[in-house]
Amino acid sequence: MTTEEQSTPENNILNAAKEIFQKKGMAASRMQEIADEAGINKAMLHYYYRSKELLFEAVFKSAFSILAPQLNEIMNADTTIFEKIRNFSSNYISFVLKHPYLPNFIIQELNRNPEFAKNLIAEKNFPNISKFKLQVNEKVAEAVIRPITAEQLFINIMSLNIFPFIGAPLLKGFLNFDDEAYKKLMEKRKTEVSDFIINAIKI
Amino acid sequence: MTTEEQSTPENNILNAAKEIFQKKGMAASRMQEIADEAGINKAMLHYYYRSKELLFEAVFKSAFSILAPQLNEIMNADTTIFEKIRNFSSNYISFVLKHPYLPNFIIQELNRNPEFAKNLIAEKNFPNISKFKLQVNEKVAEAVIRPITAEQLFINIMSLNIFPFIGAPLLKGFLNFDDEAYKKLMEKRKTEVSDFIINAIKI
DNA sequence: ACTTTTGTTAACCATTTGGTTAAACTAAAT
DNA sequence: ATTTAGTTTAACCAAATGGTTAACAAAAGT
Repeated sequence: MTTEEQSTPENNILNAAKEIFQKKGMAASRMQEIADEAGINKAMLHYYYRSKELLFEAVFKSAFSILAPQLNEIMNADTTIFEKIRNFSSNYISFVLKHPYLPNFIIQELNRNPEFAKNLIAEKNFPNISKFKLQVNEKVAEAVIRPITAEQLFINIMSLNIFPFIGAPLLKGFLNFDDEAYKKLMEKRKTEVSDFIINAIKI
Repeated sequence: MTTEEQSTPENNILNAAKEIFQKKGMAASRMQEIADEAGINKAMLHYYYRSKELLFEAVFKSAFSILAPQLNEIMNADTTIFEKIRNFSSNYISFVLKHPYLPNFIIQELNRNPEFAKNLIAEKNFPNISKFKLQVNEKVAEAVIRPITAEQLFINIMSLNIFPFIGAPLLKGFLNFDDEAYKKLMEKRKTEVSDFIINAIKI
């Protein structure tokens, strides 16, 4: 039983707002455009979500709540670091190929409004990397992997997985790749990224 | 003799516009705010740069033209791949610590308007990685480094260097780091990133 | 049946925003 | 001294935009 999405007006609006906000960002999005996308009157937006700000917050939280549990689950699973790296890379890339605007949206809006981050941390289900930290330290101590702090390794994993999507237009330019070629490259990364990371740390 | 920046009205405006545009992005920036920042009347903006769009383009090109030659120079220098990786990582991180809003700005606006990328590629001084490609293929053939395409390696280098800045608010949240602690982490990365990459590819 | 609550719409409103204009000011050229 | 070209300003304008309102329709209580 997957979490079915009901077709309530709230959901229709939220989906339309996601579409627009994630593509254009808060500032460039127009309430009218969201209303059109949802196939309703502009006043309805204000009826269900009082203001642009509130509608935006709903979209942002919804977006984040898709991403966060996934991260959390992988990082706290009962698996080795190597498996975590493999699972994360493979899952994340698949996930983003389905939600292409999401990472950029989150990063962009978090940069625009850093206090957002603080609110999110307080939330339940906020990704927690303490288990991962313990594992890394342990394996470093056992000399299974090269000395590295868990934080640096975590940043590296995130960078290698997320940036290729966020920086796609830039990278496509540098590499002189069209959409098709770039997508193929991303597919390959599902395994290549984890190989790269594991090679970097394994002794 | 460093390229001195003269205090012409055009330059004052451009600097003010950089400040605002890079911090807030095109859509969220207001002409009035830029005028205030430049200490002039709003009409002056339109006198020197006819429209918001044109002023924005000037800012964007200016921003890109700071970043591009640096990339280009490193990638086409007469150095080994390992030196290129070391130079790029060290230089880039130093550079961004000085221009903190720049990478996010470029990425954000390139995502908003992918045609921009096409315009840029046509420009002289657009980073060219053909030399780097040859080097990578050669070293793979010589079995000095593990098999990897130059494109994937390039993406990895870019990701590991750029993402930690763009994703800073997110990563700070995950790691529960304050600005101070995060900056220290970035400093360490100047060398750690290249070690990581080189470990990943060196046989 | 009727009253109340909830949902929906079109018209409207105030403010913001990018952009214009015409007049005033400045300083060099004639 | 007067013209002329460039520079600067205040006032103005039209369009866009987030948000409201009042009237209406449909359910839901009673």
